[in-house]
Amino acid sequence: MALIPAKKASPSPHHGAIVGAKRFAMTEPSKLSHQAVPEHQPQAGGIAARARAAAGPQYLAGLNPEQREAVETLDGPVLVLAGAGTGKTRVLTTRIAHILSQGRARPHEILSVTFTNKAAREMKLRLGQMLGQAVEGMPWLGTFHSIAGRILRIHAELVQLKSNFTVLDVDDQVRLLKQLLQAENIDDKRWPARMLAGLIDSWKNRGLTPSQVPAGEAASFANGKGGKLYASYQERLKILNAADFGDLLLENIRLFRENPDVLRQYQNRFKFILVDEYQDTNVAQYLWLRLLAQAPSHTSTSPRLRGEVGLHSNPGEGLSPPGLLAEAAPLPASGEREKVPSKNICCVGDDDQSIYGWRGAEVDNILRFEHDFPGAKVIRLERNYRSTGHILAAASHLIAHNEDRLGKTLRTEDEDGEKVTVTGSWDSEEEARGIGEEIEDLQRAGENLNEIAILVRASFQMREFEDRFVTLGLPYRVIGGPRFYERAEIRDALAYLRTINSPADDLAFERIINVPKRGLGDATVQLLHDHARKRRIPLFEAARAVVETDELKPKARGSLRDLVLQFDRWRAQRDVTAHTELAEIVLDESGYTEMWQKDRSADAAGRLDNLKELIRSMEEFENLQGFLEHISLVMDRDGEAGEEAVSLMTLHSAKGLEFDNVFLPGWEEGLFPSQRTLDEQGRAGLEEERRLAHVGLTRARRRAKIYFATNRRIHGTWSTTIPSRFLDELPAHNVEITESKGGSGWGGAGGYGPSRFDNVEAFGSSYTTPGWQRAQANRARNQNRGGSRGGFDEQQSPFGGFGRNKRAPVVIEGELVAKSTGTVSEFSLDDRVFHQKFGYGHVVKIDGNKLTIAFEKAGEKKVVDSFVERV
DNA sequence: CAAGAATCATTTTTT
DNA sequence: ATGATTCTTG
Repeated sequence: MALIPAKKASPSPHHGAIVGAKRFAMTEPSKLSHQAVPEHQPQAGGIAARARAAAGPQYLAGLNPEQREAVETLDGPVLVLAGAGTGKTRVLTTRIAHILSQGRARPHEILSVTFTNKAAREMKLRLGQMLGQAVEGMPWLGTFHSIAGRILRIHAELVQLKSNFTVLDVDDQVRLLKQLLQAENIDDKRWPARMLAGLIDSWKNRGLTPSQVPAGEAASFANGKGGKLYASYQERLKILNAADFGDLLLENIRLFRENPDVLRQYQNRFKFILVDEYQDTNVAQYLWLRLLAQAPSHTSTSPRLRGEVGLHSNPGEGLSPPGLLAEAAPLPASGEREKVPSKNICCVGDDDQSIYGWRGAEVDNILRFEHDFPGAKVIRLERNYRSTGHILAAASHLIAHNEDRLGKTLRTEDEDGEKVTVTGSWDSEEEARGIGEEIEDLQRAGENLNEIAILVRASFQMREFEDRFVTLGLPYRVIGGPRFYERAEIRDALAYLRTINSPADDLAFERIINVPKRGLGDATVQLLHDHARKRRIPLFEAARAVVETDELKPKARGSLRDLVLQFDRWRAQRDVTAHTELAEIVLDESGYTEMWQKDRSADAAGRLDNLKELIRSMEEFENLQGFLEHISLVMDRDGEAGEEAVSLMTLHSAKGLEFDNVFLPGWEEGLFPSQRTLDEQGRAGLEEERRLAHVGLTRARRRAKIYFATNRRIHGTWSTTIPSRFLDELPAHNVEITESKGGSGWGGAGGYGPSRFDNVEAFGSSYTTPGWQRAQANRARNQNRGGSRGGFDEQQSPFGGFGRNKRAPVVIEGELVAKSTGTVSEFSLDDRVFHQKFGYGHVVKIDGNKLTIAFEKAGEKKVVDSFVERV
């Protein structure tokens, strides 16, 4: 795997000569000049622009020279390598503003793609602030999937869909595949549908249609049936008039390839393309971008173009990874794949923040940008405006251990600030306790809880913190986790609406046929399936037909008939009732709301709230159809902002966020770097983990605190762990070793017996514990084995000269964080209470505002009274 | 059809 | 160990 040297793109002499599209000759002269002369003159609308040129327009003020270059280099391909905290979003939005104000394109001629809705929303917001109102005129700013989906809806017939096709989520996908597996008589124990879904997804991520999947891979599932299953899955999707997430891009690519005139239409439309987080693009996204970024060509006839992209002529090869595409010369395809002149595409990303390799992102896309887009200009943003010196130095030094990177060195003009701390604790419980206390200290010192985050590698680590915070009465919020639209009640409600909207949506109908319970079980559904298949009609129509026969027991028959009639009625109401009202009627009349109202479980109330929220969110759409089209793509939970709280999330979901204080627990071998990633991905995996560490550190503005525990429970059993190798890769100068607060500092004041911490003193005073020694031994062994690359910085290790231990004085005075209300608790013994997390219970002990509650499900817990309510 | 028993896996997550 | 999911039994 060759590294792309970190050098500026060399000017390509023939570059300006390729003028495929006469129509676009207008923009060509600047293409010639943009490399030599950074401050090229604007062309269209140039007078006004030139008047401003001396000082530069207002919006350029305050940009540093690199940022300014990234904004002003409008022509030709540009790669902006934007390190963490270097003003990436600002560059993107300012660039759009610049394009518009220079008159180079109108809003609808700019394609601007992001990965997440959140990022898209933020860009819209910032653009709005910059430009005033006119954001509405940016119809092509959105996520890859929403934009690809939009294009696909316009041309749906060309890919055998109807324009109101449904977008299936993972759950639907799995259920559909399960049916296919059953039809093929494949044991879905041995070959789980989820696994196949993952496989198909990865093929789609790589841009592979069923016929293009390498034979070996296709055969790897279910004794060679994998490929066939993929093909029949695709067929089934067409019948259901549905597409999964992967299809939005893949079918879009197929659309473009099979219909050059359609492609050309979009190539002409998009004068400028901007891509955010380019390091996260997968092959399909890359191919899609690449098609759009090609200068529209009149000379290329349809067959030629088709050959070029190789859908029919050379399957497999046509969709090779970008790396292969880039090395045009060695390709056997007889020069067909010459580098194509590309338009004004600007990709912004950071190879050091590529952390989604495991779901198909190709770091190679960004590493090979200069190959893929010849004549590309690479601009590095290295000035960091976020973190203090020590934090930045630690992060930079750590990431410098990676080999596969384009190379950037972040620098800051900020002060050094506090050193990054590394704290060892005996076990994960002590770790949680220690962090809890430090957070309380910070809070006492006046820090805003919103500026504190705990970033973990894996979500199971969160529970311990949650437990701890609940006992402390420390408000926290978990970011990530199940998405709003993935919740059962939301999906059920959507299934009702989908069934109303498109009677052919078998998956939706099947989901709610017996929710709430109607006595229509598996047997009934099976019968309907048989009917539907025999007559080739949708499930719902089969239900209508079966009701007329006496194949069902009277009871089932009756309730199925009622259901069919209900749907008929709702459909009739659709045109005369507002869609929000219709939704309420449906949820009401179907008994769905009632089902949850009757439910006495802990989260029933929350579910009803979610349903209300769903209906509220429908108001933003014109009608039911519009709502359903977007809902599967756009429905993310808006952070229930509001009260001040500590954020708890995985490192992955922390990308793009920043906090004053960042806690990074669990830096242990096996957990972080994750053993599994190491096993599966080898060195590349290690590098991705290291990037994750880098992302974690660079989230911090002022304080970054790392932790590792010597003992951790993994899969239920306690095991001794060794500190992460990443700790050794931190520069000693910027790191301070501290002692865990949750452990020995107390001298037995806490409620935990001293016996467990007998060896804490030894542990605290030097790293001579068996675990540490074993760690060193293991490390030496690993290095000698030579398997993984060496290169631990023994000299640099902060632990190298570590001997004495600075015992930080721990002041435990002052108020408890969860302030007592001062009044006597409003609870009394034996009160029946409800707690969001633990459910129902009764009070067994009262201690100021701290209650001991015997929960029915969760057992006895200590809880602060503000977290429970009397029922 | 529903409740208890057995089984199972268990990183990361967007769309 | 745990919690979720699927299977079996009443």
